[in-house]
Amino acid sequence: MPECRYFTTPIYYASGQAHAGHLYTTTLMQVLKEHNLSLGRQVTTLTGMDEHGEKIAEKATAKGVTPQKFVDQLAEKWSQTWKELGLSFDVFMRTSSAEHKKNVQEIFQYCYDKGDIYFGEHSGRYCVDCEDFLTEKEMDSEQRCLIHGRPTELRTEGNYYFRTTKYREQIREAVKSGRLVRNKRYANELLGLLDALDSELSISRPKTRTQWGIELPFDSDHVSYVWFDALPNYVTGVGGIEKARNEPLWKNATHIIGKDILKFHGVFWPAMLLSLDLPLPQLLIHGWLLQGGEKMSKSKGNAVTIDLLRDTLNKDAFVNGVFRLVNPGEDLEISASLLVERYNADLANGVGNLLSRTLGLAAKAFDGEFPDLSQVKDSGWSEQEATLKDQAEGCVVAVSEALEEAKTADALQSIWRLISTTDKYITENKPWELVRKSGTDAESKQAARRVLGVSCAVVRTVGYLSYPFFPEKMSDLLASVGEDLSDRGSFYERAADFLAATPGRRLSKRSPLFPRLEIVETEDSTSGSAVSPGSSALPAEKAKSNSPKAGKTISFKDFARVSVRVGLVEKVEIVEGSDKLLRLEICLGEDDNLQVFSGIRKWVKPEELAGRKVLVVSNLEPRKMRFGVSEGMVLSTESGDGTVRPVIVDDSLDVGAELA
RNA sequence: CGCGGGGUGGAGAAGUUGGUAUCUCGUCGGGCUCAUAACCCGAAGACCGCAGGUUCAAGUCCUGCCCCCGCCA
Repeated sequence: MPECRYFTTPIYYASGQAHAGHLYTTTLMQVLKEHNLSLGRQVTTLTGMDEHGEKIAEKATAKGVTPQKFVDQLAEKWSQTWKELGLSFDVFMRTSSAEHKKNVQEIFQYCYDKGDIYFGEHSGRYCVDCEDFLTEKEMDSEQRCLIHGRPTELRTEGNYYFRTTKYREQIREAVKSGRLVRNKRYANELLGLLDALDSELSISRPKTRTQWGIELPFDSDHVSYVWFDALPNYVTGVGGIEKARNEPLWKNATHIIGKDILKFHGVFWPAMLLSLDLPLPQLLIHGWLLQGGEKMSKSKGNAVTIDLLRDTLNKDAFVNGVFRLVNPGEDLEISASLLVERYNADLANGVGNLLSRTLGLAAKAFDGEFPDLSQVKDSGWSEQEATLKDQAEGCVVAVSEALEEAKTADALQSIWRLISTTDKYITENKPWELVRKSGTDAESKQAARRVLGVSCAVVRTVGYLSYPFFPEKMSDLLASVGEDLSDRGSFYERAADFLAATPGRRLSKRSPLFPRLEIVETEDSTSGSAVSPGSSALPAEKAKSNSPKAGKTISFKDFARVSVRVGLVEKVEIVEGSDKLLRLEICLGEDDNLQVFSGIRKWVKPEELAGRKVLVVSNLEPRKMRFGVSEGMVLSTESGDGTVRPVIVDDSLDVGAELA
């Protein structure tokens, strides 16, 4: 029975679009999966969707569909995205699935029976977006949520709580022993979080607040809180708690998470597992992708969506860049130019070019046959060749060891270093001269065979070693040097067998494996943000390059995506410290207010707007500005002389009415 | 305030138990011509955030200060 491994990503919250951070986590899982497959292990991977909670229900209502329908659509969209990116999983977990509901209910009951769940009352200021009560620190002077800018409401409710602190010491021990977290930096951080733990986790919501959750088995008036519902998905993935107890897969579980959710995976989840008498998994914690020093996230409006990444860059450039520049755990500041630069250096000029030059020469000299090294094995290796062979063999060990620890950067760097050495070897040994002379000179032919044979052998090794990162391209590469890829479990073994090339194997000449990329200048007219010289930032979502030019038509579909609604301007303020901006509060209906910053102060007096009805683009991506978040855009006209006037509509129109 | 991370040539990063500051990209000069304007060689460029201290010797240890990022969705 081969060894097995179980890798998971967090299940992603079903409220938005996938962005580069999600892609990073998910791709990391994929790389580790391929690495383990290369070792001959069995691997199960899980990702999925976190679909419950008040916020989801609210969004569904806003769209006029049932929550279930809403999340069904999102799940479909996300799976589609992963599919297009060539990522596949053994389990695509959805928290609204029947098997998961059953599992969560069993977990609730188990912990309840054990006495780890109790009932308590709480009252305070509540933010719907956070789905939580806020402390003073988390609100501004007007009791609005600092994160979402949304007014909070006073609530009192009875909830069930989970006794996290009961397991604090046990978790601390697991951290100290290195079992839970390998990375020392995060182990320390986790110890700090454990120390700071001062309250129990609320794990239920009364149905009066929301129905969209899993009903508690011991109280039908309450549903689960999202985290208590989400975390157990990892256990659902192996078939439930009883199955997990005996399932070797669970004992070999690794949760890949971003450092932002360390508290939930490092404190609450281990506590739940201890309550369930299940072994603790290992956490693999990665850092953030940053852009301009900020975490990429939807809420900050600087997310790089996967669509964009796919359009403007290229998956290989992303994978090579993010995994070779830093090992997971560190943060990485990325930009399009950085990723393109790395792609060109490592993939195009590195592997790709090495493959081309090697195949080109070998095809010419040996009629497309893999240069047979067995004929030259004994005929005297130069010291340089011996060194190169050692380096290649050492590289196999280095890569497999590095990936065992998820040190992607170490792995890739050692592969690319091997390529560099090989380029040097080729340059110094001038096989093109040997090939030219080999028609008349047997000795030259033999030398050419040796040089090209060794080069081909390196290419082959590199193909196997970098396969976990670039499976499609490396399948291609290995096929061009005549490898048969059927035995997936032996990739490292084969890579280690440097001279494995058998005589008569065919080489096939091919077009460039990794064509060079040119840096696409992003003409970002809408964004005033300064881009540091020489590094064009990754285009943010709003900078979608193919913005309709004058005279160019847009499809109806494009038009339909824009939601223009009638809004009542409830409040107009001059923004202190800015000479262009007005801050508007616009009502689009009951409980539906937008904060909009508009640069029209020069042409419009606040009193001209207050109380009037205007047209507002209501589904514009929120934009973080110096003075706050702007959530929409007031439609205005601009005349020839540059004067801007907002479009004020007839007072008889209903507030919130959609333009149709 | 507190906690955590960080400040190293133009950019991004390595620097283990203190002993000539390393790598990649970029720039400049040269070589080669098999290859994807590629590849190879060489050069320029760093007061290692600031100020003290320990030491024969500190980017690396100690103290103080400054600045940046994050604190959990």
